[in-house]
Amino acid sequence: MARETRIPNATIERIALYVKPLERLLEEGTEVVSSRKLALLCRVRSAQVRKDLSYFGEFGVRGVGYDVRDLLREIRRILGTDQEWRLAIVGLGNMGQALAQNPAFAKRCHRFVAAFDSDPDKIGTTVLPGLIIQPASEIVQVCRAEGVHIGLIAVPSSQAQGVADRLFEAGVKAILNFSPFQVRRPDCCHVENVDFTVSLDNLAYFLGRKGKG
Amino acid sequence: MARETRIPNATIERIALYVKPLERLLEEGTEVVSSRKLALLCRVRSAQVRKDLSYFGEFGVRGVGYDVRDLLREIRRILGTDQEWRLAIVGLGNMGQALAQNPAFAKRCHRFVAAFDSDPDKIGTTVLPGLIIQPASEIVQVCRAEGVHIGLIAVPSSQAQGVADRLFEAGVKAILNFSPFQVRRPDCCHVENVDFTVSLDNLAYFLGRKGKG
DNA sequence: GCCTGTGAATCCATTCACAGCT
DNA sequence: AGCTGTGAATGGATTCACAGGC
Repeated sequence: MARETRIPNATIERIALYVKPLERLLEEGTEVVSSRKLALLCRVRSAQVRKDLSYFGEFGVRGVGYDVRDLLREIRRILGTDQEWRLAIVGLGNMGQALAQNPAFAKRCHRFVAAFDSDPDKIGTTVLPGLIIQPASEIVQVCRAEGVHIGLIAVPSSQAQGVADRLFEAGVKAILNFSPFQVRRPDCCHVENVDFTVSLDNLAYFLGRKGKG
Repeated sequence: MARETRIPNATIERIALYVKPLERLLEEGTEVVSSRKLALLCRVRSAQVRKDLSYFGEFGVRGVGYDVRDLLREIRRILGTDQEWRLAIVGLGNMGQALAQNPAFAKRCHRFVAAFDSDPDKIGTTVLPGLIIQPASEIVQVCRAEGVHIGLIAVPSSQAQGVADRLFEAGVKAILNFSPFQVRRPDCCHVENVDFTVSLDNLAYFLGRKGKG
């Protein structure tokens, strides 16, 4: 398929969703899955699954379906979750601590190589085996030295932009921002925001409309 | 403006984003804001801000801009974040505990009226003043009695569908799902998924493409 | 001059529907 | 018969560009 075509953003998001059901199928010993079945598991349409995958190649067999193991491997390769990306986390309050310990990072090949906080009581303490909290003032120096790829921001929104700027300065090109603040970024960098209050507000909106016009 | 027009989903999400910058402006004592300035703060385009707001009415003054206080009130009314919605949370591990204590709910008028877990050690303990953990087996009965509007799911993905089904059975119409599992739902209900690993995978994808074709 | 509100134009994403393979 | 891969059609969302008002 024309590898030149621009790939819809929504396609990448969905492809990331396909992973977990596929892992499940693999565990259950299912070897082949149709777009129809995968779509069912992911709550999307089967044509969507086929179109999404077709952007990256022809992974299926006509008349048969997709090999679960192969498809998983392909998707991981496409997403780049099969290679080691180096992470730094800034802010180790409740949220930051919980994040660092989340198994999602290890399940991919991602690895925390630095942790920062500005609270003197926290500096020097251990978050994970081998991961010691360093002063936020050293973000630029340490991240540059460690070759950090992805920065996680888990600080109050008032500090988010400052932290982001220092990460960019250190050459970090990707940021996962858990603070509810829209950070400015250089064109070459990518920021993903994670803010559950937006979803919450959507629910409230939905409830408010129900039964009305 | 034609209140009949279907409102884009993306518009609701953005309108929820406008709130925080507006609150900030209000605190700073700014009384009027232009679509250009608000767009800048929210990292969107000014035409987008105007179009989004125009779906709900004419809130601005030509040649001047929008009154910050009025606009905030209007947006809160649109989203329904100015009324009390009753919440129940299921699953009080790290994530659930942190969630229940998150100030975002109180800042809106939302109120936790029930909490559930299946761990006997947790049942009977207090999450928030007046909020005591009850056994998960009582979800249907308690949620019905309490008139719960929104259910928060913070259990392992293997239990997510079961919990969701019991919430729906109790008449809960909206679910905020923090487990990485796509739950099935009745047509009349709404589910919002919060899964940061999708954002994380997007970043990995972006990093993998950089510098390539 | 500056700013909103909005139809029209454009851009992007999803879905259809079927040719092609097993 | 069953399923993929995909061009064409449809449906949605964003952006343009300007009329209308301060």
